[in-house]
Amino acid sequence: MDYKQQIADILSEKTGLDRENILKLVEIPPKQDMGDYAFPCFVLAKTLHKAPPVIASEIAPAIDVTGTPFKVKNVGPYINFFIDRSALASDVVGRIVAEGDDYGSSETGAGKNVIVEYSSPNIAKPFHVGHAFTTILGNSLSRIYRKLGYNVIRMNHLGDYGTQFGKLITAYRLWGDEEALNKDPIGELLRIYVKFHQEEKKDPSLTTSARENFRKLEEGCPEEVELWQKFRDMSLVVFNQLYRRLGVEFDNYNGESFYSDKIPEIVDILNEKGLLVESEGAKVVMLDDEGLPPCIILKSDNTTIYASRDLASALYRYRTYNFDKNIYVVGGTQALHFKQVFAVLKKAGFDFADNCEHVAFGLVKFKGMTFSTREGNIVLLEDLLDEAVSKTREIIVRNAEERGQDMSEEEINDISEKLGIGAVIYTYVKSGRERDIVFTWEDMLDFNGDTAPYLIYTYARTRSILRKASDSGITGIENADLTVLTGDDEYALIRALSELPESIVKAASSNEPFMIARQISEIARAHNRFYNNSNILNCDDEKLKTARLALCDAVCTAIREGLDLLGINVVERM
RNA sequence: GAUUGCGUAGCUCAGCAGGAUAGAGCGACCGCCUCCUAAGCGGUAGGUCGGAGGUUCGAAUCCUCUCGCGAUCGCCA
Repeated sequence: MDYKQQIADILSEKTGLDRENILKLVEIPPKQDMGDYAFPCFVLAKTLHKAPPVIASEIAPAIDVTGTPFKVKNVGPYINFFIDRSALASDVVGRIVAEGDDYGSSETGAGKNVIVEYSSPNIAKPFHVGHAFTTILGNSLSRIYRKLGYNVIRMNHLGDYGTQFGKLITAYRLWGDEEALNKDPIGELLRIYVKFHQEEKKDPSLTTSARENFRKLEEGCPEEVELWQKFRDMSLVVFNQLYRRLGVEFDNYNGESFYSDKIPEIVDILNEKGLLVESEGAKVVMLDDEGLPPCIILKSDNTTIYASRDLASALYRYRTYNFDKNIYVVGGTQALHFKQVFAVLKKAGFDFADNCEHVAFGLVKFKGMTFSTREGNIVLLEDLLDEAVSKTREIIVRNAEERGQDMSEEEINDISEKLGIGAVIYTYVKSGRERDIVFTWEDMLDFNGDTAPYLIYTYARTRSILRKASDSGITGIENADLTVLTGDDEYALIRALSELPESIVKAASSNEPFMIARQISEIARAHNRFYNNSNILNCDDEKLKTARLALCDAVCTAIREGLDLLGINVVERM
């Protein structure tokens, strides 16, 4: 049973406050020696007409702790609860060893569908370090929701439509090189796209041509559609290589084009409800009463725009999946757009609008400059991954030499790849998602401190101990007497382990994977302290040794599981 | 200008349905490998939580104002 619940029961009886109220007030003290939970007595001061410290000093000694794992002590205005270390150790470590990778999972989402839209790159454009944010965040969120029992539908809403394709078709006909396209599709498409924007400044007829080509594409003209299909297919091959490398998967690649033929229905619905009005030549839905600017549904040339596509896709998704939650992992620069889309849905009477959520994230900047595809000043994600992997490789080779480890070339490559990519992923999920990431090579390639390599290192080193234990015939770890794990370092570590499930729940409710990152980071730090100050394999006391090995096993499970939720792989040695 | 987000240690960030002496990592300085992987561990230095008011027994956290930075604001996505 939950310790907090027990405390609420006890306090409810003593104070007369209801359990819900108490649960909200009970907090975790700032320091370990202050106990595990604390109840602040300020709220009782008014009703009891006594000073909080007096109240605490009266209630604390009156609490009967027989039959509970607690010790109670009043400190100033607080009633502090100390969980018996032996009980906590058996409970937490025992559970992790028994549950294994299921530790922290739950069934709260059983039978519920959650749609996570993420990555959604634009076809024909390079995948730069900015696109990595949505890809990594969405992947992590998908894993977190799945862990909590939800049925997750991962959607890659490809940017495979829009006037940009008009531009590309125009540009390709003027300057395209088929050979170059086959060799390096994205590179060639980027070249002509950048050229288009340069030339467009001098020659406005290009803009007209591009717009005309997009119109033809939308009307289904064969030549335009064929070119578009070619660009799309070639781009996807390239993207999929990157996804495979990142361990990112999707259930669905329905891009904007997929929803194109579903837009007329949305337009009709809006029309019927009298929401669609003409304004400056375009068809819009006014949102003044929401305090929002008008939402454009059809442009003055009668072509669609992204808002209309997002409306159509939301309706389609609701009909297809009857989602409990529909999450858009899209940059914060589009906050207004999503507010408008959700507001239009609501106005049209679609109550599922309330279950749609824009999960925003910050900008990725480089030396204070924003990346711009048009201007070509970007860092490709692939280049970042390669740099991280090769830097990692150097370190591994050097360490293996120093440690006298015998590693095959394949193993070195495998470890470098996992660590390097893990390091990159971790930098995206270690902070709150709405923070901008200021990109510097120095920071990105620093693998000390709070980084994935640190966490994986902690894991690998601990796995090494468990291997050695197994090799030397030590058994009974799963049945160890865990009550002996009462040292300060052990206790701090166990407490950190105990908080992992709650951090997963919080990560989901706030759509913030960093909460898990922080928790496993704290576990790793606590464990390294323990590792440094205590003997595990060299422990004289056999009983304690077995218990510590069980603790090591629990730590490995927690770190592996936590990293997995972030989309990062561990290695067994490094 | 309007809307919105942000401003916490030299740097990068936690903490913010108010609560105990504001925490990590990096960097700096000083230590720790005859011992389970030193990508590790310990210690020291470093903060008037952008500023000013207010609410409160109590404010980094809530309210108002203000300064600074970013994003967004109808036919790109």
